[in-house]
Amino acid sequence: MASGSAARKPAPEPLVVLEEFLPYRLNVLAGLTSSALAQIYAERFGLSIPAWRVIVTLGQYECRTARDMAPDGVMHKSTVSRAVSALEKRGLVKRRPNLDDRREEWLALTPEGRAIYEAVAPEALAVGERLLSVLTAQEQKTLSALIDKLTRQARLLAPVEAEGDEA
Amino acid sequence: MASGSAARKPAPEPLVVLEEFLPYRLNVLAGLTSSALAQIYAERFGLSIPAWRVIVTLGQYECRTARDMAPDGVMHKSTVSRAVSALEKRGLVKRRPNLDDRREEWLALTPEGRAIYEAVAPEALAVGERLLSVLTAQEQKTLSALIDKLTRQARLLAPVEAEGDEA
DNA sequence: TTCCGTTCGTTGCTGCCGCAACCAATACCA
DNA sequence: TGGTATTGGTTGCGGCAGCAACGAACGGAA
Repeated sequence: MASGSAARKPAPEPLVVLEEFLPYRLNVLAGLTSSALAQIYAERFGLSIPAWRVIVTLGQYECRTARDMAPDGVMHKSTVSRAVSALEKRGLVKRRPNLDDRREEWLALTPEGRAIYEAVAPEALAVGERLLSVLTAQEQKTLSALIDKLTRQARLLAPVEAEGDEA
Repeated sequence: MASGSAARKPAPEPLVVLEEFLPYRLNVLAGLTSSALAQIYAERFGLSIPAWRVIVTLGQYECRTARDMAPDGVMHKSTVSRAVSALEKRGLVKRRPNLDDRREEWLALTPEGRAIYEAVAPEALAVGERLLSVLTAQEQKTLSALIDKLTRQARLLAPVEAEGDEA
């Protein structure tokens, strides 16, 4: 790699060094892990990331759609809607009207859906484990706490669509 | 928020709890910070994230395009290419042929480009600071080290386009 | 020199996401 | 009761990213 050492003039005054900028680094890391996982979801099971999230959520609970799929506003309504209808079309998810509130519908995994869930989940977990394997148990705890703190803070900084304000 | 407590049946056996799954949490965090930043880039300066990255990189150095913009394979070639031509069209970046290797071109910020750089950079940094403000100095160091470890590991797990293999 | 393999960069195509507008059903309030 | 605001969910539209195929230029070997 003895190439192009002349490429980088230090430049007047680097205000921002991208490689040290936290949001950038978070994006890079998240992107790498996402694509590692997406490869499994997509190539082997034909699932998009939103679809994967829907399946996992329905694997934990048997809740209803949208709001429940994206409790905090991650994933847009439309994203969830499309993921669900794709899954329904493939017969992995079944809709059932909620008679108490006919605006919403109950969603559940079909047997086929659950089969896929049980096939994908361990692999996804394995990737997560392999990722975390470079950290000690203590470091993992620390990381978890730091992520939580940052996420809380980020949620304050991001507008999150400003739901339900009037002023 | 006393709504829908009946929504969540515990379900047979939750193999994966999404809210505890590291890749998911990283994605959420990265997404939140990205959109906080993107708002600044986009609304106030009409920059996409790739465009911002190009500008920042050219603000540090005065290097050439593609490979230099995405040293590690973050950002696809095509993404960089389009970002650059958009910036050129707006007169924020100038191309200059490299006579030593006419496949590539030297890129540099125009005065207008640098002006935008100097306007955006502090705001972006401020967002980064506000994010990190919930962490102590020690925690910031720890976080940085953890991110590095994980990123290294993630790069091993991700295919990264498998450049230059033959078998 | 000529030929082949490789690298830098661009562009057409496709799919996905977010926005916003919209429909349907419910909640709130006089 | 009726009217308005709110919420759950769908869909059309525009933009952007990734893939892959291509063109242009370089490097090495005969």
